[in-house]
Amino acid sequence: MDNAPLYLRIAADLEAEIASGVLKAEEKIDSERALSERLGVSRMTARQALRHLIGKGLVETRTGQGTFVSSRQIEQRLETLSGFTEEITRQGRQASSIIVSSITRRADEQTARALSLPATGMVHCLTRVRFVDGMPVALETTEIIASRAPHLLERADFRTTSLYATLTDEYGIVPTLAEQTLMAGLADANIARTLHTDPGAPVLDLTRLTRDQDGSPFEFVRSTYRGDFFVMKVDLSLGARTQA
Amino acid sequence: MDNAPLYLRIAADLEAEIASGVLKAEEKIDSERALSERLGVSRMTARQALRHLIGKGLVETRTGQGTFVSSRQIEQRLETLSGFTEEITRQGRQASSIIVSSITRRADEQTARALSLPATGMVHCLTRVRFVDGMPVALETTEIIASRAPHLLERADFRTTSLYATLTDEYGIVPTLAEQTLMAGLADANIARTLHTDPGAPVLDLTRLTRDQDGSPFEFVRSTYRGDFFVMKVDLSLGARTQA
DNA sequence: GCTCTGTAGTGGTATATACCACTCACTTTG
DNA sequence: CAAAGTGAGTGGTATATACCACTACAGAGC
Repeated sequence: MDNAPLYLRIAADLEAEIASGVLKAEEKIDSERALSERLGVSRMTARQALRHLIGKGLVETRTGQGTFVSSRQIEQRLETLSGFTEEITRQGRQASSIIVSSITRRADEQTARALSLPATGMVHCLTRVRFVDGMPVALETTEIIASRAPHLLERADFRTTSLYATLTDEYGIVPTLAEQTLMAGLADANIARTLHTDPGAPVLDLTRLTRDQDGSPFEFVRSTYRGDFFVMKVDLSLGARTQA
Repeated sequence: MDNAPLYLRIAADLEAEIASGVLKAEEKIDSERALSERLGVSRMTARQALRHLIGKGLVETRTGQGTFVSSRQIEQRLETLSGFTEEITRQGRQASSIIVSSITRRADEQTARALSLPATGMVHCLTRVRFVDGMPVALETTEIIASRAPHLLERADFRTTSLYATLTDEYGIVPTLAEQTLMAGLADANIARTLHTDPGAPVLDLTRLTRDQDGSPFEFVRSTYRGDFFVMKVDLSLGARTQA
């Protein structure tokens, strides 16, 4: 966070004040002009920090009045971010995996874009087949920004060791937020062979971008799950608006 | 739109070009500098128009390369209980639907079990084909406990009227919580014909059990989405339960 | 008391300018 | 021929300035 853009550092400071309770819900924040003067930055920079917090749903603006801490942070209920192993064992099943490949290499285009890496960026690339009760159910490729976790792949045996636990303990990277997308797909020959199913069988293609405690993305995951085995469950809450 | 802010008018023009197909998916848009010069506005104004389109998910930027039209996949956010129409229009697309059938009948076994109904329980059954930009993308069957909303189906034209709005206004039923499951599947002959795709094409099968403000389930929805158009997005955080 | 009306302060919009890191195609160099 | 370097173009950030519409509030006028 030291060399992050100025507006993000300002936003982070304000976010910390909100989280710590210094700034309370519905309370008025310094105006854009007051902020810029107090911090010695231009008004546009202060404004950009506030826009960032609006995007996070932490504050809201009222023209002619000011900027206020948003009141309904509690309504931002998100789904859990837990690892494959934790989720499976919680259901009383046996989780295991085998490592298909484990290398450090240049990020491909999709990965670099997702992780906001330059085209020359290096990633640790870990491809595993996931098993539940001895049955192969998913092929998963995890890519982690190499510079964030030097020599990660030599640190532990990730057939048995939790990737997230290692990241947290050894590198201080705490998985905090993630954006996950799911789409329907069909098994190709490679997937069919790996997951012991037939080409053309339904699969769930899943991608996940994981962020650390500072909001910086560090991991990009692509998984393919057997469609006849996995069901994704989500709890929804009413977001104040509706239509059907 | 005549006296709207300049950047919104520019954004609307670009949006129209994307919608009409003049600008195609993955195609490169004028750079910020080129846009500003062509339109005779400052670069920051052109940039603000583009940021607005990014917010709608219509374009994406790649530093050092340019700004590109997003692939035309439709993103449905999974974790907010917002309606199909709202989610689509938020992305600057045209949502519509046609009614396949609209009857009140005995609940089938799966529905009765989901809604905790006796075997003789009656449900209002509304089957619709959902369209986005004139293209069929989903087949959806909504079943609502008949005794909770007498004569619901005669109350309004649900091609144009929001189902949830009617439930709230006329019957005091407020959709509050829902449990949603998602699985990969294949289009059968009927689905393929309805959604203008091929049998065996990937689809997303979705079911939802919706509860009112008292926690009582009142609605059971079964939907099938075209897998090549729809992507489901979920935001995850550390600290709850759920999934897989 | 009441309404009206400035006026100061707020966020919203718009311009102009500048520098940075990055990408990519091209040229130079060995 | 391959590797290294150059430069134009791109989005990202930051500053400074200006005017607008809107809100709240104090004070004038009735």
